[in-house]
Amino acid sequence: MKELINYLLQFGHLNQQQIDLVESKGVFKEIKKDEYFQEAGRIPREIGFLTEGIVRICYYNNKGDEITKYFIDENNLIVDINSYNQSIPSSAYIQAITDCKFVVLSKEALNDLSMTILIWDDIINKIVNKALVEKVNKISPMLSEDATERYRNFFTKFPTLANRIPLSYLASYLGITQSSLSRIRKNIR
Amino acid sequence: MKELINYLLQFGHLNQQQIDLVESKGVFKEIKKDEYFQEAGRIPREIGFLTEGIVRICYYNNKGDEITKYFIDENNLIVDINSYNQSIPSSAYIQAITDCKFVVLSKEALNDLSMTILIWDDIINKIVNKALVEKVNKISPMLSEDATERYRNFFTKFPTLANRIPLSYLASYLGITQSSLSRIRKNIR
DNA sequence: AACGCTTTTTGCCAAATGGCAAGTGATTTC
DNA sequence: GAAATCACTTGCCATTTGGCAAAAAGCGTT
Repeated sequence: MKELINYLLQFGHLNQQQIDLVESKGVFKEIKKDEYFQEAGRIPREIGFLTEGIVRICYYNNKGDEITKYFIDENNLIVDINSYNQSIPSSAYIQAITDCKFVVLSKEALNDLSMTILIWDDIINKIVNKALVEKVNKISPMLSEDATERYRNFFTKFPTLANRIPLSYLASYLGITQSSLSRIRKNIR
Repeated sequence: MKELINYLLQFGHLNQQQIDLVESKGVFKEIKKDEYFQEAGRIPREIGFLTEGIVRICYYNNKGDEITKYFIDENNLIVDINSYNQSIPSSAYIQAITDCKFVVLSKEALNDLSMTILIWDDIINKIVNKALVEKVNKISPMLSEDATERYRNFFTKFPTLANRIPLSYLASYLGITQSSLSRIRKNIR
């Protein structure tokens, strides 16, 4: 729970009373490897703060291939923000890559916080904004890189992540086949 | 100027007095094809609302290749939001692909508006958020598509854009060489 | 119409990646 | 500890894309 509070405090000030309120709303949740924090087709009704583990966001394209869009690790908020805001079914799965622990805030809890804490919306906005900017900055350069560069850069920027992720997921994140990734890894050594 | 106001009103309500204030701050600006609205290395000091024309965001990667990151057309806000917020030099150029007309709001003007209009920051936040989400949704699927699909989808989704953009820019946006794009176009016909 | 300039297409070949199936190695399960 | 399962690698060949240079097409100017 402390992790969540520290995380929030990076984006705006909260007094002790407000912190207590947030903590009173947070609920612990655990899921096992391969289980889903959220499934495609469902309307997201909660936001999760990941305290332990790694998840991936994935979906199936029109050819039926499973595509890993993104990885998220410890101390980050997890939600399909599009679907959450608009209360529409999510188009993606959020799946645990390792056993995971969360602090969960329900939509009702978040509404309460939004009503009670003046700068709550502002904090959430800043968090979402920052996450989106990071996402763009990660993905955008990849388009102009070849597969070897993409793998190299991923490995350089997220060395700890790279070793905790099955290569099949990493391959689809990098936009290549698993065999290509395997060959690339061989050539780099 | 009306276009800007209509655009803003999509994201929150403004009364007539507030609208007048915004209009009083807006300055018209024109640049010719190939000129820059903003150059890499400079700290952005204004936000532009594009009323006529198309611009591209581009930069040079470490190999010296010119990369087109993004296209923006009429009725959209234009700014390197990272650099603007943090007042750090921008890493990208914003270049006119056609002759362009803008309404420009300076940083000072924006600060005034932020102080005077209570929901101004909220409106800007929503705009930035929406733009970022759109950007992610455009770019992210491209990673798992081959070049032909990327071109086809771009053409389907932005048919008017596609015909106003030099193919060399489009190629680097799609992450392929111009000759590849040319061959793809031939095969599609 | 002719010229110079820019943009786009082609041709040629090399390199990168995909598709499929089989092989290897590790891990789980009973 | 043998069998089954899963994760990763490899081999083979087809397809896609890149790199480079030349050719063709488009465009504005005179």
